[in-house]
Amino acid sequence: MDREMAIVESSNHLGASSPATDTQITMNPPLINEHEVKGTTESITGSSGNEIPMEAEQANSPHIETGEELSKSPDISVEKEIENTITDDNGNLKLELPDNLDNADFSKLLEFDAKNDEALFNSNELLSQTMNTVNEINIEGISDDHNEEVTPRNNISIEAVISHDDEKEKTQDNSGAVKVEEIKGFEETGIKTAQPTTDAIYTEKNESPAEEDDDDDTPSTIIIEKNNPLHTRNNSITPIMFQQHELLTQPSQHSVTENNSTDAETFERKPSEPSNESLSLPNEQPTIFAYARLDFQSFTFYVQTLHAIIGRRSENDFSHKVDVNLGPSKSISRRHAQIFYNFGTGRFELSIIGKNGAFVDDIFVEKGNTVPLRNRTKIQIGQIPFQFILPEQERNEDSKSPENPEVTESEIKIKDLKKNELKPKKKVSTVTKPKKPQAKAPVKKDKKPPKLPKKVYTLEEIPLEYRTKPTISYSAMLTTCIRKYSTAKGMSLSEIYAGIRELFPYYKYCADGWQSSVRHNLSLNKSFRKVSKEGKGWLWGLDEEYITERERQKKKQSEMAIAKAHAAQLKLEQQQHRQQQVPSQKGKKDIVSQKSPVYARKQNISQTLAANRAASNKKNTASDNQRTMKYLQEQLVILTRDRKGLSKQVIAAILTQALAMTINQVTQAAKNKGITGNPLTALMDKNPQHLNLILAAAVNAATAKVTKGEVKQLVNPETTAALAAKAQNSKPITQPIVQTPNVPDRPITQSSASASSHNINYMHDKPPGPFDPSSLSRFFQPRQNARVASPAAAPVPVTVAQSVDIPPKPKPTLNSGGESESGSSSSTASSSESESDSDSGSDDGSGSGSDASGDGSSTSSGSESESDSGSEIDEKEDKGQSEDVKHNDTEDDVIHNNNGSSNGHDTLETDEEGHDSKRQKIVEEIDSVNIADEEKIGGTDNNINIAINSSIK
DNA sequence: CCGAACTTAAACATTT
DNA sequence: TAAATGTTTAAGTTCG
Repeated sequence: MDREMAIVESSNHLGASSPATDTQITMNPPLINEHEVKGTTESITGSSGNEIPMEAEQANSPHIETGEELSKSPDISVEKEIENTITDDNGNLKLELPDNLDNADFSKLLEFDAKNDEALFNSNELLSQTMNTVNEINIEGISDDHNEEVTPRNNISIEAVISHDDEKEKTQDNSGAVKVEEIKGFEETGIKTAQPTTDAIYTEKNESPAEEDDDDDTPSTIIIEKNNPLHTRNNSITPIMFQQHELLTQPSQHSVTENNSTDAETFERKPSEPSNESLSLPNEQPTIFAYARLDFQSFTFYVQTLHAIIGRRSENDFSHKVDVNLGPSKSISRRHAQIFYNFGTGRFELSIIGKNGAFVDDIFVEKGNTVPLRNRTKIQIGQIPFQFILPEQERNEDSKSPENPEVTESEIKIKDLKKNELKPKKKVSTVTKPKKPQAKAPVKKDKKPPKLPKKVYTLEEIPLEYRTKPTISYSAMLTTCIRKYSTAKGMSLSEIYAGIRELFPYYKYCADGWQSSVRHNLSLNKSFRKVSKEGKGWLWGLDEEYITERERQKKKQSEMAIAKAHAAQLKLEQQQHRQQQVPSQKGKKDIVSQKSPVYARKQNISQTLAANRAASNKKNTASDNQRTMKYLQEQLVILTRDRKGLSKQVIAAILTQALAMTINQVTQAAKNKGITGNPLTALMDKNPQHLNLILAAAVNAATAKVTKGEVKQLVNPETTAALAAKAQNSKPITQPIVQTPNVPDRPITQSSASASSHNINYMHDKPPGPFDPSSLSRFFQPRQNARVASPAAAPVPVTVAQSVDIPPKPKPTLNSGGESESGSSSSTASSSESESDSDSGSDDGSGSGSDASGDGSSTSSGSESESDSGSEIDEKEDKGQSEDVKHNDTEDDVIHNNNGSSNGHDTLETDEEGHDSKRQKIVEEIDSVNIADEEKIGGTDNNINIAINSSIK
């Protein structure tokens, strides 16, 4: 346990990553990718010497290390790494590599990890033994403080910085300053690793530690991965993996692969190591993820972190962390040199901290100097020579894909087999940590390493932020993933997995099983389609049309929901206002106030309305409705002449809501009273003043609602009264207004219609201008005919009766509505039914989930078809809106312009049609609102109703 | 309480 | 043959 823990911790603060890293040693050139950075962070593989110090000064050493290391250029990077990966406080470790390596290709590595955890650990142990110092520090810091996984990234970063302070004196100063300057000079030689300029990169990283996964880079990386599994990571600093064999090839005997190993022990051991090897690791040659490798005569140290300290371990002094223990020679300073990755220069560099300096490529480098490390750079500290080996370069030469460990291996490989075996075993003993890591043994050797069972992360190993499952649905997740990472050809399943892991690191750490859900969604959800076939499987893409449609539906639903909510509030407000404004009705109010009966009525009301609508439709009462609507619009416009600084949009929204409220209330009241016919028309004809009062109240209520209370009263009751008087006289006038049929009112319509965000956006698009009432008239005409305005007399009574009788259930109502509609359907679906239908349709569609039932299909076609013309229209409108809205929508991903392909539905209507459709939509929305209101209308309405009734009567 | 949406499993088929 | 990939079905969960 200890070992494991230690190792893990030491390597990874976060823990999660560590295991992987442990197992696999890949040497990466420091790529800058965020991913890598994240994952990789610096775990210094070797560091693990761990066990020893676990407790102690973790903070110091680790911090220092990281800080120092990175500090120069990398500070940020360090932070990032820390953040991203699982850094620990120490900041050292994070062997997160595996995380990054999501791809199948990487899977090997991962597998290896799992399998070889032991091996790795063993190696670590070896190292630790040899290199106690380093690990100790790390471990200490980790073990003690961290205990667990996550120290907040910030902390880590901070720590790192602090650490610098602590120990840094030496390291930092020298390395830091020197590096930058010197490095530049050396850059050429430096490891180019093809990484992008570090600065930008790491800054980014730093900025978004948490975001690591999300980083934009990832996508590219992922994509790259497709082509080159490893490649993806290349950008980043992810450690490259290579098999230990490779290492073996090199000089000496078995290098101790270990990352962890430290100390003289390592040296000492070497000889022994072989024996260890004999013990053998788990079979294969474990691949080891590492950024670089230090080949000593008797052992090999894998640089698995971005910063490693080379020196003489002081057993007494744990304050000094030593990743690579060069033995007891006094000629070697406890902190003699440090190898770190300079993000600025994109290469590893060596800073000489020890007073005695060192030889680099046979050139003496004094204390305080930093030199770039190239592949094969020879270094001699004291009497100990070793060589710095970059996996990457090796690979790069080949241009190997990341996966091809072989390539890299070719160069590197060689030795290890033995080593691997050796190390792992040892580690095994040490490490027990992973719960399930059992897998071992896979043979990775040459070909395909058998998959290793996925590593099981302990809670501690998982960064806090990645411990909880994202709330996003699979469909949304897949959509996002594909949008972000997919190429024109689509994404393979494995790529999708990788993309998801990148986007949602939770899936890096969680148990398998989600992949099944992913596949399930890809297959069943119509949002996804097979683009082309590649290899074993398909490349998946998005069905933007379907998605767009779905989005619309969702939006619509949400809007409707919002509208309903608003309507409900407005009603309440209205009632209040009315009570206040209409003192005369007080007595009635009291009566009205009885709210008890509300609900029963609601449904009835809705039904009634539906019936009315249907009836109206049937009877061609449109004229009355239109007339009434015109009147209402006109009055509303008049009432709101004084806009009080409110924008068109706001006014439009207010008018829309006010109209809806008025209609609803009046209708409901009429129903309640058993008034047959078209209550609005009747009221308009018989008692316009009263109607105006209602309108005024509705406007104020709507105003308060729309402005969120900023403006509580847009209309002066007195004025209203006056208007009412006029209204009576002017009734005829209304028509004229109405006449202006369509004008490009979209904005208004939209605004009026939904008054929701979409509309708003849309509104913005429009040029500011005087509010055009005509727009309202337009809307109202069509829609109301269908809905609200049930022509006065005729059907009403029946409807009312129905409404009353009909059992209350919203959905049933739908049915009822459908029934009623059956009759009315002819006119426009806009009726309540249409709403209901649309809703249902939307639901289906929204059911993005179409997953299971294949709703998707139904949704797209079905919903539309079912939804009646109205729904179709809505959709169309939605598209239009979607375009408009797009920008605004936070969900860029989700929203798509349907530019390219339009659904049949969409296609049906042309632009103009689209406008019409929009109008209709709006109308529908309004209707929906009305309906909603209707449904919701409760006792409050009664008051109004009473008033209305009285007035009417 | 119901149903839709979504998740999770599992069985099975297909492909490489 | 083993894995990966796809498809389908079913059961469970959540939410409105």
